[in-house]
Amino acid sequence: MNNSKKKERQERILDAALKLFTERGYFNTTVNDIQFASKMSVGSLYNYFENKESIAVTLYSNLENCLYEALCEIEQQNVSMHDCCHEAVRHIFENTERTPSAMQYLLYTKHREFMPVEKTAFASLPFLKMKTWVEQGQAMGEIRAMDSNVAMNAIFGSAIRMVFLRIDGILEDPLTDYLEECWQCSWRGVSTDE
Amino acid sequence: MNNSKKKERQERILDAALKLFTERGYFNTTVNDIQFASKMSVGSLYNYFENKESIAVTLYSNLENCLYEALCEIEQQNVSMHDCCHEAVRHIFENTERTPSAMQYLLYTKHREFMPVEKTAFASLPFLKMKTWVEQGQAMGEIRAMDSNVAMNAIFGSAIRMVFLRIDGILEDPLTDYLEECWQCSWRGVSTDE
DNA sequence: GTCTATATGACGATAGAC
DNA sequence: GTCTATCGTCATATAGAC
Repeated sequence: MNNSKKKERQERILDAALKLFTERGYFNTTVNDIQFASKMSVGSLYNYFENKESIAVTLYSNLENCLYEALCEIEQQNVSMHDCCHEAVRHIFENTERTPSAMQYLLYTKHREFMPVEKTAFASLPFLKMKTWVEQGQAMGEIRAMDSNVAMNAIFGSAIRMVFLRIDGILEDPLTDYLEECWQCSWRGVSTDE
Repeated sequence: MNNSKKKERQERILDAALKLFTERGYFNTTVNDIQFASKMSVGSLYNYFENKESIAVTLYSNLENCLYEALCEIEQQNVSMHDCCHEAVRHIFENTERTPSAMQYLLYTKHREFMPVEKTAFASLPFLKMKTWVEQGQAMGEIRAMDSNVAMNAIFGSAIRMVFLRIDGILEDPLTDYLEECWQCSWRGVSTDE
């Protein structure tokens, strides 16, 4: 079959699933809902994906890769670990505004409950990348010496909680409005500068 | 019927449900599982609770009240907002070690998916109480002037992420080992002291 | 490859005996 | 109040026509 058409139909399923999973949750979304939202029959859907779980897994894997690549690019364009981390937070904030469902699914959702295979979010590639930054920053003396998990959370924890607040509809203004204020608190907490 | 026996059986159901909900998630737990784990029949279970959701709601409400009361006590025994917040984090860390399921259900779970009525966690009594502390701390000049949601997350965000890390099994040592290091980062970020 | 119609099984909840 | 047995519903997944 036409390969690009195949791709297009898969995308349509994934888009519909992402929307539904984030709006109502995985368990409150039926295969029929996805089928209906993607304007496709159940039969077709099962032609493209083995089952409902496999849709969720593909979705997660795609979004995870996407974030990982963004982090790699940030890494290439910045030298100090301060800048890398800062740009990572900016990227996450901007993308939460641009594609809220994607960020919600990636950061907010409890995947383990419906993807038994999947490792915890803290063992995902993007998180590991960010952790190496923190450890490098500590080795280079930019970031105070302390347990690297603590440092990691001190730098990114409050930012991620901001994403949660935004997703839950508590923050009315776009996340990017809070970026600098939020970042300065985080960095002040771990920086070796007085 | 003997009122204390009634209470005792309800507790047994709630305990079993909490254990299962946190281990497998709400949707992966069947009423039969709860019935079996609480060594009770389905009939009895439905005698004590209207339905499965009502078990989840009662559980959440109990734990929320419990945390709220602990915060009220902390508030009474400390004067500075620094000390209140610090003790709150200590309480959360200690209780995550003491009763991990309770803290997991309270802080980590996405309640909205199975309790449509429930407000978001950020609108719960404990969170609102902590927010008033932060705002008071800002009014009194202890905490830097900034958006109160940002300040809130700067103070508690990384601590809550630490709880997540611990629940996910990433941290091997008890949370209390990380308390001071974690707190110092948070407080340095928002404090008005140089 | 795509569709409709249907099989299969599980879950929440109830009925009714004791 | 407590139990066992069962009902009704609905979701996932498949079968089979086109």
